[in-house]
Amino acid sequence: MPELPEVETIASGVNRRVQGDSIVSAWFSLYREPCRTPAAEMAPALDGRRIERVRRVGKHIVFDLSYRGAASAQWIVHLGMTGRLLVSVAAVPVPPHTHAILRLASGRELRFVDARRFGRLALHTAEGGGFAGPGREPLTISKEEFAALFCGRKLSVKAALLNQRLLHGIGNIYADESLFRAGIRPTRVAGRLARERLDHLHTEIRAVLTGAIRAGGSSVSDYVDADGVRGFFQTEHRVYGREGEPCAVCGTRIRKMVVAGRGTHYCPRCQR
DNA sequence: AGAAGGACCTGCACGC
DNA sequence: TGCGTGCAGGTCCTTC
Repeated sequence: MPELPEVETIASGVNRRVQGDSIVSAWFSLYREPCRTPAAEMAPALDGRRIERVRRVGKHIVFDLSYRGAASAQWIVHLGMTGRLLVSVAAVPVPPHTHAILRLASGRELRFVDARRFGRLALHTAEGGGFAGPGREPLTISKEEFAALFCGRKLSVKAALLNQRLLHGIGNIYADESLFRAGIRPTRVAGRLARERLDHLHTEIRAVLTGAIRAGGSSVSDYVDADGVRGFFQTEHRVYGREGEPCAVCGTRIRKMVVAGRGTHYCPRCQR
């Protein structure tokens, strides 16, 4: 599942391949189209545009485009659960579940493939500034602003971490891993956590995310290659997906429960 | 308004 | 072997 570290790695991989290239034409599947912006409106806004840069904002991949030297609209890609961006030469067969194809001046194609159809494509126009995402960036937010996000909230801290309008980029895996490292039970009410515990969580979120970006950088780099699809790197999860296994810190069996509608893994001894 | 829960969608791991 | 069932979860929508 692409969360912040995976999206970061994919965005930089795509950027390395298509930066400076130009879009010749765009095609979108009309069958239950994944476009938030109607395809009929999106295609003309992409045609002839130069790709200045591809980068990550939250879990979104942002294509900064220009037209005749001037900045134009941004193309926004959300991978959902199973979305993939492939850069292929046109001769490579188009895989199943391909919902969008951008033909590039270099002769290659940028393909959006998504079996589960949770991914979304959209156009962001320059009005009101560039695309900033729904929430705050976990990697750059200050301790003070982080703590302020949780103030007065009555939902669980796990649900708060998953709420993209507060922090964007954290998903189920890194929420569980961050809470484990911070020693916080996922069911704790967000607004009732002491300031020092929030500071600890702030620190561990950054550590987990930056560590995953470092670990994933090399092995995910082939992800966008037409024939090199490997999936995401295997993160060294301490709790996620380890139900029943002994905690690496205290040996207690890792438990799993449902919090905020999601499978939630935790150590009943380390996390209070 | 904030919080909670279901719907969406498909592939895959199971169990019989 | 083959088929049915349940589970996975990011986000959107509805309900409370």
